[in-house]
Amino acid sequence: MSSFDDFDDTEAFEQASLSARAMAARPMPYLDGLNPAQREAVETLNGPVLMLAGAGTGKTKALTARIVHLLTTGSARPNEILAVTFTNKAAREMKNRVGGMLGQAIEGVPWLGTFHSICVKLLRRHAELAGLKSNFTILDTDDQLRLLKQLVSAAGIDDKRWPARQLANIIDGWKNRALTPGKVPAADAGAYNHKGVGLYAQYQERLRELNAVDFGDLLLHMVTIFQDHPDVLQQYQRWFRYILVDEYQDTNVAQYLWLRLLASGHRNICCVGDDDQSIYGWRGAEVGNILRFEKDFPGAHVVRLEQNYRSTPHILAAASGVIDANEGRLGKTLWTEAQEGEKVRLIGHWDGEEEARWIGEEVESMQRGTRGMRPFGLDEMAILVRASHQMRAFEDRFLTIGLPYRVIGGPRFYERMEIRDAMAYFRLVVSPDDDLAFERIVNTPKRGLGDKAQQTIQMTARSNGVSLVEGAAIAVESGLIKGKGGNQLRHLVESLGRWHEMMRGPIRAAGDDEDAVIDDGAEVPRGGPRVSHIELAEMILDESGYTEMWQNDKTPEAPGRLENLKELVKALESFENLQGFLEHVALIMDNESDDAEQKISIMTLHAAKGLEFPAVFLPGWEDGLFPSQRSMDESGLKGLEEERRLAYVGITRAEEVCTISFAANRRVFGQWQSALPSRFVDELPASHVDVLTPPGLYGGGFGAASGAAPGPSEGLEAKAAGANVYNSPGWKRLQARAGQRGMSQPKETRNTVIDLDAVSSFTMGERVFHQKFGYGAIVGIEGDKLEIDFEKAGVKKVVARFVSASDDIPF
DNA sequence: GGCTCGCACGAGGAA
DNA sequence: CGTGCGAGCC
Repeated sequence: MSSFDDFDDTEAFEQASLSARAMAARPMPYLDGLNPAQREAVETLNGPVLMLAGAGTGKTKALTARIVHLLTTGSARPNEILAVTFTNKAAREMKNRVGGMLGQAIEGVPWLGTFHSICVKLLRRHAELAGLKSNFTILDTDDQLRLLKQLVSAAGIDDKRWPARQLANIIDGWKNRALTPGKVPAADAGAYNHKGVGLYAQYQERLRELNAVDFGDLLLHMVTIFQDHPDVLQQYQRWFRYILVDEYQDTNVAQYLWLRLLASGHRNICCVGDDDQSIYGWRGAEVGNILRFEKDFPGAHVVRLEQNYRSTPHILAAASGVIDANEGRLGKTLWTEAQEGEKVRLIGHWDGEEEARWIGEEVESMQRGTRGMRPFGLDEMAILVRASHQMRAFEDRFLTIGLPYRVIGGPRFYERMEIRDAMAYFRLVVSPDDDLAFERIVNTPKRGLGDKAQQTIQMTARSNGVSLVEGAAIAVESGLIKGKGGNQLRHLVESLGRWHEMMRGPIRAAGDDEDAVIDDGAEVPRGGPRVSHIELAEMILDESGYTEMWQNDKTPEAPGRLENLKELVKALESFENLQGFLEHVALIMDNESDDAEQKISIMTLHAAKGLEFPAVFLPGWEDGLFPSQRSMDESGLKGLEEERRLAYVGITRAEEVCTISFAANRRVFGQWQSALPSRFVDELPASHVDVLTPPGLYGGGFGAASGAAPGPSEGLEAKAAGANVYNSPGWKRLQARAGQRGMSQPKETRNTVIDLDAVSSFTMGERVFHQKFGYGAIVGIEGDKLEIDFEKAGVKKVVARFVSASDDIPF
């Protein structure tokens, strides 16, 4: 019996039918839509292949066609194919497309998933070789950090001078390079005040005790196992006869070694990537891996995909112009048959707030069709920023004008406090010896169990050699923890036990094999009301007092958190039990909201990789912000080149319209600071750029009347600085061009549409609630805009439809 | 033990 | 300007 068959639950492969062999003689319609280069990449099945795929050149299409081709020609059975991606989204898309292209069901499932998800599967099969049990837990960054903090303080290190966060980064770095504590090179011995390596060893030991791994371990353990157990490696070399890797330029050393070990026998490995889109150096990715491919795999077949199906010639030319400044590229020349279209648009602003205001207005204009362009829907537009803190300006502005937006990849759903708390409860119910989960929730909600009580629990558990839950039980029984806290702790321990029993209780599906141990759960009521895992989850959240805690919380976030908890419970529906859910969540961290309303997307450039939009805004192109000063300080030219690739990624996300902007002044840490336009602005080829000169910036009074520009004195100061801003050669050049063509068209004036319902439903002084700003009182009404004095956020103007009457009576 | 206040420090990106 | 943490008070 092969356990490969249960590897994935994708619907596309669910109905088993024809064998691969039976399809061998079938037609291959999927080849018809391919251009010659793609076709070459698809049909070269044996030996190493490097597919250099520029942005928008149809690499996913080629990759999926290759999988289909392997199956159709009978070269491989599904489970002999290993296809690795970086994100779950990419994996999902590939699965769907393979399913669609195949047009018929196949027997078995390819190993298609992220590095991490595949490694989890492998590691669970061989856990004992890493000193683990196969039901190990996967810690996320938060757990990891808490564990490290404990070790750091136990070692008597001043975590002010040596933050645990820093140690976490160092350890991650070692793991990315596939270095176990014993293999850390002497050159790194000084790391973290000469204690880094020792703490790393302790950390690994502690993880083993907890039967846990962190993200880095998933690969590190597998590489170590492959290296130390040739028999295991050979087994997988035989199984995975064809290997495909997406985004190869993003692989780190550990991933590279893992792939090379697996491929070293048959060498049937096809790596797809684009050195120009390598933007993850900071988390250990080595561009060198892709640059070195032909050396690593002599005789490799290199295919370049250069025909772009996404962007207009102007956009491609602008992107090429920027990326040309990088050294040591493999080199590709993108071309397209698309129509000329708009030039890349460039605009400077006085400050960051004006930039947000302009983009807001431009988005609204573009919805209606402006400057001779077709109308764009909100779903067709995106704002891509360098750093997530840039998002706030847009969120604030869009909330004010009532422009619907969605933030992609913000704080992820499963990283939110309330979700992590709830998950900790679930984890504890599933595995009562999950000490980290226990620590997280012993005193959440407040149970009067502070440091002292928690220390007592730790001591008791340690001296009895048991888990924290059991330690807590002993501590209560032996009277070490008394009073209110003691009672509450007893109640918690009892509840955990009760939930645990309910979970193991009879949840039977039709025809399941019942070798479960009913007998040792004596008080489980047989034949009593059956409790589904969903009901159980609700029960846990209710009886623990966790839901109540947020119901009593009056902060503006509380309602949202309760919403999230509801969503969490809803998410359980697609799983059979809590265990399955927890396993899934540890690795799937994406936050897809599938609401139907049209919204403009806001995300970081990193999050935008692999996506495309008809219209893209790229704000904040200022030296220091983009390219990021920190990146340049830390990694010098290498860092700058990575930033430049990021710029390239940004521009190439655009299909039809790309708008780049920068601001002369920006608030940073609450202080106004002036900045020069990004050097990347100078690198944009002038003939493909259209400079939109805002009338307000150079002598006009536009915009002076509105909103919160810097005060007069700050303004003057900034203006003086601003004079330099436009002295850079590139800017002068661009401005001269703008002059020749005449100033751009004056901004159109618009009347705000007044929503009568909204106007009538609020009165002065009324207490209201706003999703983002919380509670406040109305101090002004103006059309559909309300001026509200928020308790936490101060006075803001907000669109009425984002405000609801508060039923909460103050005092 | 919990809460509030004030201070110091900090914003790069993520499975 | 925001958060996170420690001190000091209830």
